[in-house]
Amino acid sequence: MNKNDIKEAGLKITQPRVQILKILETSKEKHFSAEDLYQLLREEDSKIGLATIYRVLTQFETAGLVIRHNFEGGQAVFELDKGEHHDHIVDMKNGKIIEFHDEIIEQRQIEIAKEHGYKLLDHSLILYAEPE
Amino acid sequence: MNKNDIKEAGLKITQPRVQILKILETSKEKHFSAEDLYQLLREEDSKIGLATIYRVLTQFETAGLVIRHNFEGGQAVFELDKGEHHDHIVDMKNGKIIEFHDEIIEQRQIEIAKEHGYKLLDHSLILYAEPE
DNA sequence: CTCAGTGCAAACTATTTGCAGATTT
DNA sequence: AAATCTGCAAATAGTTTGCACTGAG
Repeated sequence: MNKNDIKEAGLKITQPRVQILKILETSKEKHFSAEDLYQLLREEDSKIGLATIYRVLTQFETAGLVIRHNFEGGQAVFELDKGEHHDHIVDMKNGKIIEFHDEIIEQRQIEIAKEHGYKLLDHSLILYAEPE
Repeated sequence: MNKNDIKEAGLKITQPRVQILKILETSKEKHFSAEDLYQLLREEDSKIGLATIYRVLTQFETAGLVIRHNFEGGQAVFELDKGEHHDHIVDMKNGKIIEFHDEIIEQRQIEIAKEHGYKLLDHSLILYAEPE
């Protein structure tokens, strides 16, 4: 459960961290900007500062609990790292985000890096699309 | 030649625009941040302001002369749009940027979008890698 | 009790914008 | 001359940091 994740990250179990993690884990939405979280927490109750949210998210990212994405449009977007790697389709019409995973592309990326004399460390693939 | 490109974009042929376009066309490097261009222009001679560079790059982007990339690390990176689409490998060791194009991945992306009921508008694929 | 964590305000970075004067056509 | 463009400084947006206080262990 979530409190353990925080502890294993070497962080104290504080209210802001627990609350942020809970939202990330239990919301139907999966992708949040720092501002999104700030609003949600505000609606609930807590007066957690935006700075704290950024600090906590960065710590979570370092701990591997969370992944940071840089989609178009300024704000970074965070999601829980469930270990199952995936890429994203960004619905330009509704702003929705769809996750997908494709082995063909994954493999091809590794090969391409190798063909150029490189070892693939990470990648970012974002499809910008609109409903058909 | 470059001046024509500017005119066709519906823009006046001004010194800043010509100089910026020349750098983009003639440097061995192909990827520049606004700040990079600012420094290069500064070294040459001109006292073109950073704001102008941003304005010109945005206009060039709108005109389809230039492509803007959001790699990791804050600054947007611009490159001339030569019409030949490609993606990028970012060498995390030396900061070098390698271009590649892979039809397998290109096709797969279209299919994936379609499988999810979408029409692919654009995409961003960046491989972060280190020399083997 | 101690040290990590937090809120708030101030600082920063990348980029954009308003405006008066300079350029292009 | 008319309209567009530019430089500069000020404004924004997103994120980070310093510091005195709070709270977890």
